[in-house]
Amino acid sequence: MYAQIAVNAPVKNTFDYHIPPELDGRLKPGHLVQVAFGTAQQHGIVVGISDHSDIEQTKPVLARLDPRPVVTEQQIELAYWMSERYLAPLSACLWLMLPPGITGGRDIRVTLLDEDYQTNDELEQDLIALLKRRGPLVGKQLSTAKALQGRDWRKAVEALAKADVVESVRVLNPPRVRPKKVKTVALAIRPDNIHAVARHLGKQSRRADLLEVIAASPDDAMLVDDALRLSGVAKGTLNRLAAEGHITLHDGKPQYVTLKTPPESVDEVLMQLRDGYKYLRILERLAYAREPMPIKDLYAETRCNLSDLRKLEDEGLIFFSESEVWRDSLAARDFVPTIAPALTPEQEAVWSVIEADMKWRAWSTPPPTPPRTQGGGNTPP
DNA sequence: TTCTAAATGCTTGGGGATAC
DNA sequence: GTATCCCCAAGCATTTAGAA
Repeated sequence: MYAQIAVNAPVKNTFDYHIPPELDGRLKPGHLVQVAFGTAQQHGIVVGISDHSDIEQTKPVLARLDPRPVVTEQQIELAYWMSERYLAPLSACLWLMLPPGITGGRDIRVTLLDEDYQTNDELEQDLIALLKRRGPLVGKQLSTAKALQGRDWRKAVEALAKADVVESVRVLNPPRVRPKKVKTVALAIRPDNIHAVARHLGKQSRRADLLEVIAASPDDAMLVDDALRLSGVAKGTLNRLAAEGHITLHDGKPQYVTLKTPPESVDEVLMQLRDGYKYLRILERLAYAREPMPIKDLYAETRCNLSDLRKLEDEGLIFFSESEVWRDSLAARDFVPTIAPALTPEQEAVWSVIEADMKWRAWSTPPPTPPRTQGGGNTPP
């Protein structure tokens, strides 16, 4: 199978490339591909698939750069029309429809072949040492490398390539554009479990630990020693909890403690002591959202911050993810159709001539149809 | 297409407040 | 007195918009 490809170069024609086995059945019109073009590599857009080519020796398509077509068949058709109508190269018409960053530009990749090569040139020595240390590097990396300190490394590469010390290959950079993604956060537990975990939300509180132990006691009264042992807190914490009116201490030996807070209010008191309402609000908001929520929106609505969310993540209550967002710069705009202003008599006279001519051309000239590859294809230069 | 400035978000560290 | 938490500012990286 063969692909007709419009390469990203100022040339008029499309070129035939054969489709290698690994891409067989995976290429269709609109796909962005990488191909060999002349002595370098180039980006191209598949504009047609055919089972034959008039070219005797075709080069292979090197790679499919995006699984999704970057232009539709309608856009390809429009590009053909533009190319014919305005006598412009097809590739130029096609590339008008793509964002600038969809291709990453060209560069060279320099690979060290002979590690033991000796040279008196200081720049060449530095370049070899850099490649030995960091492995193959592209031109952009060489330009920013501190070891080369902004010196003209290209001459050194050229000289070393002639001596077969390094290999310099022209490569294409990956696309600079990529989908815009936002960080999102979602509930990791069932919404009806939120209130079961709510009492443990927030920071550490020994008073809360003690109150929880006393509230969990199957008996009305609990031995003070047992409460302190099970909660691991000191007597001072017990006294403070009593002074705040949450528990009652009974004199006597052994000493007993009973719950003063109504059982139905224990959760509320625990959350107060642990300062957990902030976290409860976050979980409730995420439960209401039902799906991953942009982290920025959650910040704004609950006044939380990243450390709050990380805490909930550590406890397995929420999880972070990413969502792709689509931008529509015209979404918030309201376009009201307007009526064209009336022409002056002079403008009217000129327009009537132009309009008549346009109608005559439309009637007498068949609309341009997408041309076949010139002469059935040609060989890439 | 490239450069620049502004906006935004994240991390880090310091200092103060609070709980124990 | 100590540990922990929270807030804030600074620094840095990234993104975005606009100008040339």
